[in-house]
Amino acid sequence: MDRRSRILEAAVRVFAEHGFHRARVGDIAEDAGVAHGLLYHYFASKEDVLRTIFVENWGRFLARLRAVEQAEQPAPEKLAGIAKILLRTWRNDPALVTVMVRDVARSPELQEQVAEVREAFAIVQRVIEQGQAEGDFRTGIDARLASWVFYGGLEEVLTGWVLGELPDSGEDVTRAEQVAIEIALFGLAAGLRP
Amino acid sequence: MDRRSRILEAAVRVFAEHGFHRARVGDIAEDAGVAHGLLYHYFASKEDVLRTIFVENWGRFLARLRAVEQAEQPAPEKLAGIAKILLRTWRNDPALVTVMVRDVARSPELQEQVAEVREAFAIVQRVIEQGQAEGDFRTGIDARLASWVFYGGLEEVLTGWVLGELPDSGEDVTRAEQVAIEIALFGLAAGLRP
DNA sequence: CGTCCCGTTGACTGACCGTTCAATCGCTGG
DNA sequence: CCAGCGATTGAACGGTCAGTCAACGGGACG
Repeated sequence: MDRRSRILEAAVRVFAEHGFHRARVGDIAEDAGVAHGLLYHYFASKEDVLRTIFVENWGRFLARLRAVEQAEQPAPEKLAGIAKILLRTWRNDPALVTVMVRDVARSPELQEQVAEVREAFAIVQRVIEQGQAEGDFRTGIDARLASWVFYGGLEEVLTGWVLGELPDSGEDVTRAEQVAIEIALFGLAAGLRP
Repeated sequence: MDRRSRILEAAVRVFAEHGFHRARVGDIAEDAGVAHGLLYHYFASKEDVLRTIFVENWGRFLARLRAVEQAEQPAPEKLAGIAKILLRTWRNDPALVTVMVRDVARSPELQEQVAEVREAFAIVQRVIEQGQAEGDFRTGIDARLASWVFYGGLEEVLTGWVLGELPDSGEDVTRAEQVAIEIALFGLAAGLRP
């Protein structure tokens, strides 16, 4: 494991614990076991470290979303797949999710990266449009808005876990997947009658 | 209009423009047209200003939610009412919403205030439980989780407006209300059949 | 063995900005 | 007109850290 990666991983831990603004460059270096000057050999600034964390991980996330989008399956399954990818990230890497949700998602300093976030919404939107075209979802619902509502529901559950406000055992995660998926699929479904 | 309120309003504008961390106390004072020392006559610190903005406005918001909860109407209407309260805030006071969504919602510094946020979720949860008890919503969906998903969907739409990523004319707001409400109500509704 | 050179170190600096406080202002009530 | 007092001012302070840089280490290569 090279130093650069070690610094990034340390930064995720430190940002998760203190938040980006409270975190000191020295803390990151200490956690990584290097002198803090070295950080500036690999990154332009503290903010650049945060940006890198975002870009590299969001890239991986996008790749997984694209894979789901391109699979040959009906839209409802795709949406369920997306929900699972998002929510299961919590168990895999809580610190990373904490940083993404708390420090990246809405930080004014990273608004240049909006384009990359937009791509995720675009994928969800296309999946919803596919569902509408194939008759699984009812038309007349603005797919763009729906994609935001869908994503927001998932992100808020992640936030609940980050803040320690929602239980997050393995079963809890499964239940959360079910609830989010069920609301979204019933919420969008075509051909429902009372 | 007294100085204290003027300072608070200025703070909302300045925080909305730069974000809490980038905003300087001097900027707030200048915007309010007072010396920056005066801020410390009314508030203990810059952070205390943010906390005050949150507490006073969230209190008003909670009062409106409680009013909806206590009205005598079926749960679906109540949920729709809550969605409208939240989303219409954007047109009323975009700067305030910006601060709430961007700087307050997930800031590590305001986590003492979690209790007040929790109350809002509790209200939504009780409304959903009421709907389940009265047969409007299907049982078997965890009402607590559902309240987070519901709230998250709405907050994300607000975020879209804050970031300038979603159109926000009057019609757009109305459409957003419809989409969010429709997804939630179909998503939770009882007695649906394909 | 010498000499590059990349990676690494950590003492140091310098600016920023939240906060303090002594001085002044101006209203109010006697 | 004066005394008292809360409101207001803004110059000065000081603590904190992000970022710099001169020096060092050791591997690679001739």
